[in-house]
Amino acid sequence: MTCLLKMRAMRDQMSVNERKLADFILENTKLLRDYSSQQLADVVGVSQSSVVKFSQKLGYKGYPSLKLAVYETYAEAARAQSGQSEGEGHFFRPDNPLSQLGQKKLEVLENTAGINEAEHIAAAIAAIRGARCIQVSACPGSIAVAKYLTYQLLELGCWAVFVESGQVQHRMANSLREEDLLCIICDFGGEETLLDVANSAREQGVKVLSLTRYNYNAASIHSDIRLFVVPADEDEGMQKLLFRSGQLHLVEGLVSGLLAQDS
Amino acid sequence: MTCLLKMRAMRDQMSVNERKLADFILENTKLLRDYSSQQLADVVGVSQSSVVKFSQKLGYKGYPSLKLAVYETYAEAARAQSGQSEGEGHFFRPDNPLSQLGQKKLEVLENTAGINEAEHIAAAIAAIRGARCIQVSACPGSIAVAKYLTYQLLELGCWAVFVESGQVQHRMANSLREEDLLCIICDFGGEETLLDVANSAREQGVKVLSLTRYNYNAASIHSDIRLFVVPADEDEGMQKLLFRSGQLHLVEGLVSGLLAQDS
DNA sequence: GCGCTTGTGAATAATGTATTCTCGGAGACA
DNA sequence: TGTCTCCGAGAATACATTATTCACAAGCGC
Repeated sequence: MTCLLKMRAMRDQMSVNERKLADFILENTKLLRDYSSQQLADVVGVSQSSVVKFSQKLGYKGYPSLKLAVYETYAEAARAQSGQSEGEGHFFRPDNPLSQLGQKKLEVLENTAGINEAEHIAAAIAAIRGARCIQVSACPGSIAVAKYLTYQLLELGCWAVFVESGQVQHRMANSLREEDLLCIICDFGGEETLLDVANSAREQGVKVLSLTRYNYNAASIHSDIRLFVVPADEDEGMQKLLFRSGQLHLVEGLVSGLLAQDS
Repeated sequence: MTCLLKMRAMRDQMSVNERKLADFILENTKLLRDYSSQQLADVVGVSQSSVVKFSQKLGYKGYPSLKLAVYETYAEAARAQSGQSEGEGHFFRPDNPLSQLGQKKLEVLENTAGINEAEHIAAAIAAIRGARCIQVSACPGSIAVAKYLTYQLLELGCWAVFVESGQVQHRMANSLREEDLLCIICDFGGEETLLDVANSAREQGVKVLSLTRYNYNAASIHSDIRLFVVPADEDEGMQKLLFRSGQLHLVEGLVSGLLAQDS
């Protein structure tokens, strides 16, 4: 707070140029983010050195300090707005294993929601709806998720098939056509087969939708539409479990989108 | 969010120096404020250019951009924490369908966590671990969940089988023994077959674990261990979807319990 | 071993920031 | 009015930080 406040307080005792600067910053606080001292000087119509001197007069070491201070003001304001609301609000009952799990899942779901753009979800939904046949393939760790997705798609009237064997995967992928969709689901490792399948599918002009680990996942770069899950920071078993939760969240997101379209 | 998240997500795919940088930043986020690229480099023990390259690899124009992004993360996190001090705190970004879905799921998960006693969860886990063979049966709406559960159990080394057909379900159930477990999963209707199966299984002294709708569900009263999901208040399609989310949460709870036992 | 990619840091170019210095106008005073 | 002084302003410049280039070394497939 102090920072912008100070400016307003000292406004009367400032020289012309200083006031111009103060006013501009107060008016366009967030613009400051992308301005260097020179740019700010140009916009306001003063010299770069005046900007620096202004910063120093307000008690900062230089322009960057002022900039940061203005930023902190923002953060602080937001935090203040928050009030108390500490205590995590959700999942009281720490004795209950479902609550503990829920807490961890919550983080994963938030991250998953944060990392996937709405338009990509929409694209995935459109691709599913537009596909004649859908082949679902998964790495070993994601087979359960693949099965889940496949059955849900069937329930929605999509021609979806999940193939477990690598050989049959190839065979099937070869019979895919342009109107079809390949959906690959992958978490940690074991994706070599998937890559081959994805590549040969793409060569035939088949669309590929991937549901993989963020970010640079080998499987994802061979896809047209990429959805991601961010791994949680846990020991191996739990990490995989939570990762599947994230994948399921994506799947549910797709299903709910398809449902919405239907009605 | 995205910024620190990205780092965590990409951690595995980073080189040694990059990981050192990522870890340091994640650990000492706020220290970054006063560090120039050179200082950060010195502290972490890499060259200044590596810091810059690291920033660029994460998608920023340069080190200052990264710094600002980290700052913004802070502000956003603070704002997120605030919420409306209600359950609204999470999943800001109302434009994102995954966030909307997440918000609804959150409620279901909380309810699910609230309604199931820890001891019942523990009992279910013990029953699964103690069983020689596990038959999974489901009503039509919960087949996907049943498949998911079954595969997870297989991954954990349990002899689990999911049977879809009613006739085969009976046949299988008849060959269950006292040491075995029947797990029935059910949501809305279509549970007649399940009841028969559960009854005949119990007559043979087989334990029955149910995962049904709260509260007075026909299937649950024929069970030894009862786990519940509370339906959400939504239109039909969404309600079923969310119900499955709750079921999956129970499944995950069981799996994480089994995992914990193993290690 | 040979070429290739990849990650690293030293050197350096480019950009951004702080300081110095000079200029010109406003006021004080003879 | 002349001129002295003070003060704010900007040009020039010194300094710092950041970005890029380049060269080298380790790992890897052939």
